[in-house]
Parts: sequence; structure tokens; C-alpha cells
Amino acid sequence: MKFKRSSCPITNVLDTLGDKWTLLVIRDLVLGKRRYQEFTSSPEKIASNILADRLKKLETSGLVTRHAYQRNPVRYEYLLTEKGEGLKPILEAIIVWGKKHYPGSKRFPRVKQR
Amino acid sequence: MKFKRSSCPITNVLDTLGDKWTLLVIRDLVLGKRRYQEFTSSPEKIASNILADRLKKLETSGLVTRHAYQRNPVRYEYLLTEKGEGLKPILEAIIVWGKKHYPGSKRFPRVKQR
DNA sequence: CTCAGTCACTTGCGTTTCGCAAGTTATGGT
DNA sequence: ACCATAACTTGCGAAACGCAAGTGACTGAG
Repeated sequence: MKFKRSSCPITNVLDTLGDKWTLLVIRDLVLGKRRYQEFTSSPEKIASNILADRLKKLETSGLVTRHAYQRNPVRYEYLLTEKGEGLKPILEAIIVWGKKHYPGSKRFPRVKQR
Repeated sequence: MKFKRSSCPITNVLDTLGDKWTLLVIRDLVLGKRRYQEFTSSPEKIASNILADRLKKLETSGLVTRHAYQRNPVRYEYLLTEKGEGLKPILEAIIVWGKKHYPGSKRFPRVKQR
């Protein structure tokens, strides 16, 4: 196995998740969001090109799968893989620390499914 | 409390820790590193200006304190505050996921103290 | 006493990434 | 025919990154 920067597991995780948006897309997926404008309508207002880029990268790193939910025209929705679901403990740890140190912050509720 | 992007705790954590270097500096501090060239000698080879920037930001967000360990000239070393120590569970969760999905990656050992 | 060496930064500057806004393509509804 | 919607894509100015070199205040060797 060849590493980008070092053999440190933290470093390698940061090389795929270390920016201001990727983990928020993961959060939305965990909350049950699946489609493009569900992501763009989150309060952080991710730009559509950034979203497209992150979804593509998440797919190539095997955290997310894309599948068509209709044809003519083809429309895709995104789902977490098992590998992606495995990130939940990290998100939980972040929420615990975040709620403690950013008073007033509050975990977002799951979205109701179609 | 006014938030930068939203009231989501994850979002707020990412606004301070969401990049490729900040959490690595925290990792080094947890491992016992304290001085400038201890950080710059880590295998990821952080650039000195990036390090200076991150240490400054970590200090303003209260995760790190700086204190002079000598005069003439003044030299500083950096230590985690209690708030910063509180990030350990997040690092642990990242290490668990990272070791599982980046085979061959391995947690770094604590540095021996002077 | 001079000079190379160390430490903790700082500065310059070219490259990369970000992110706002607008455009594109295909289709359904009225 | 016309408007709206969904999922992207493109343009481009601004901000962030990161390599390399420089700076100031000493310390220790010769």
C-alpha cells in the first residue's frame, strides 16, 4: 500500500475527508438525504459545482453509490455504502464535542423519506 | 450565539478543524510534540508558514496555549488546553476507521519527552 | 572575536482550489 | 407553446496553499 503523505491513519482519512464540505455531505446522507437539491437546500448552502465534485470523489473512494431512480431523463440518487456508514462513530464523536463547545448548536433531525 | 454557516455542531467543528493540516497538528500535540521543528519534522512535512498559521488559529480558538520556555531570544512551546484534549475521542474514532480502510496504516507512537 | 549553526518564525510568489452566478439538457405539466 | 424542475456544467475572480528563501536573536566552536 502506497500512501499519499504518510502511513498515519489520521493523515489518510484527512486526505479524503479533510475539507469543509465532504463530511457535511456525509452528514446529509446519514440524515436520509439522497438527491441533488436535497443537498443544495441544506442550510450551509453548498455550491452545486462543489457538491458535484464531492459526490464524484466520494463515489471513487467507495463511500457512496449512485443509482438511477428514473429514465428519460436519467436521474440519480446517492446512498452511503457500508464503508460510508462506518463513518457514523466519527460523526458522533464530532457532535459530542461540537455540542459542548458551540453552545446553541443542535444535531439536525433525520429527513422524512418519500 | 451566532454561527458562521449553520447551527449544526458538525459544521461548526469543520469551520475550525476542517482542512488537511489542523488535525495533524493536534495529533502531534497529543503525541507529545511541543516545539516548532518537532512539528515540521513529522513525515507529512508541513510547510512552516502553514504551521505558523494553524498554531495561531488554534490559539485563538482556545485549543492550544503558547508559553515561553526561554528568554533571549524568546522561544515558545505549544500545549493542548483541556478543550483541545477533548478532541481525543474524535481522533480515536478516525484512527479506528482509518486503520480498517487504509491497510498498512499504523498509529504513530508517543514521542519521548525531553 | 568572528563565524557557522540553530530556532522560530515571516515573506514572496506562482499554483491550485473555492465558490458565486449563470448556463445547459432533458422532460413534465398546463 | 411556455414555464418549471432536476441534475449538473462552465466561467472566472478571490482566497488558500505550499515551496523556497529570508530574518533576528542568540549559542557554541575555533
